Amino acid sequence: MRLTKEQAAQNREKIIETAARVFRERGIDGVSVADLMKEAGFTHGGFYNHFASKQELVAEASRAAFAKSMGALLEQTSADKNGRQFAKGLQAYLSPAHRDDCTGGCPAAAFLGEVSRQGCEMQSTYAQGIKAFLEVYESQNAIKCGTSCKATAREKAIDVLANLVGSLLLARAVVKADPALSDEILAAGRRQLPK
Amino acid sequence: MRLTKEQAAQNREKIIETAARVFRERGIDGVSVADLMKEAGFTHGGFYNHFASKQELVAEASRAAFAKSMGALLEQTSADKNGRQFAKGLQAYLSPAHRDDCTGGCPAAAFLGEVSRQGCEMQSTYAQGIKAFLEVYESQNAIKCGTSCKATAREKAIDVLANLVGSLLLARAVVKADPALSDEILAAGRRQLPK
DNA sequence: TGTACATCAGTGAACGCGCGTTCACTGATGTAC
DNA sequence: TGTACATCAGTGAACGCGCGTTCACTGATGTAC
Repeated sequence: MRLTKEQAAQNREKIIETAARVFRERGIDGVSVADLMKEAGFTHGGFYNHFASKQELVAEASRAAFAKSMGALLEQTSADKNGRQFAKGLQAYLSPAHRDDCTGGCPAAAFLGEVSRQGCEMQSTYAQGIKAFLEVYESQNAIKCGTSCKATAREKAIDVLANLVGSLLLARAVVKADPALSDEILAAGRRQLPK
Repeated sequence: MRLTKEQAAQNREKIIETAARVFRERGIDGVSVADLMKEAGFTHGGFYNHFASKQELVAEASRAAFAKSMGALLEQTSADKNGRQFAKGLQAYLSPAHRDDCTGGCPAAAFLGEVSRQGCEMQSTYAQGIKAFLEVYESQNAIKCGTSCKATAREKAIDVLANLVGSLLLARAVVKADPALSDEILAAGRRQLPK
């Protein structure tokens, strides 16, 4: 049953992509290696041909999730002269749709509660993901502010990030017990976003 | 070995208090029933004399954690005519000390990542805890704003809460991989708080 | 008040289960000659 | 180019372990008479 090198590499990517999706959806501890491999279309035994441990996959999967999100963000901002598209993206972040769909959602939000109990490789991936977002946001904001207010642009970026993940996770946390409160939290967060 | 009713009730409280502490510190899934009972000074077998399941204890423990936090908050605000003490409390929330000590820390922050995967009883305890905080904050803010701006006082309360939990959790998430970034996040969050 | 019995909190061994991980095996691919 | 053998991705049974939970047992407490 030996496969082409190419095929094997493709299968590895398939596992990582599946993990990036289901880890966000059901949590890292909420998905077993066997579950994951089944969802990717394999039996569980082959897992260790690709990864030394579950922890190694966690690191790869979070890297992939951040890379994909960052790619989408950069694509959006590059074709965006006046920051209009970027502002729309921020509004969409705090939409009921993003709240209800964790699968393809923001990895910074999805992993926020678990990251401190994961390995240090994933922790550093997470920190780098946060940093990358802040830098994109700063450069985007510089269009409006000019170069003079670099310190405050940075601070503004952090404020927006905290508002985004805080509002989204609070909204997700209470949505089953109190949907009205959940919507209210999202609306309040949206109104606080830069126009 | 049968104990006094009183003693048995005390032991039950001991288990709940211990759970409220260690669940916040190491996460709900990170603490087994055996670990917990040992930490409370018992053997694990007796657990089911007090609770029908771990999930039932989770509900009790989160209730206790929220009640204690709310009690401390109310005590602080009742003896606080000009809101000075309350503002100081907010600053302390985003201090490195609170970041580094999850044990007695804010339950809304500690359980934020896990609540959506817990039972519905705990989810409703969580939502009620959030609501209670918002109401205290609103009434506290009314001192400054007057009664005319009720809608905006509510919105302001939500904004502050999202900023608090968002900044605290982001700071906790990156503190091992990038302590400087962690401090920066806390400082930015603090500067955004009402004076 | 004293006696006899039921109750029940705590103990620690044991249960079934699912987890991460390992293993012997298969058979097509890659490689050396 | 053709042949012989080593490699290795995938399979599915199995391992050891820790989990939540159950159980028989103990013995002091609570209760009925």
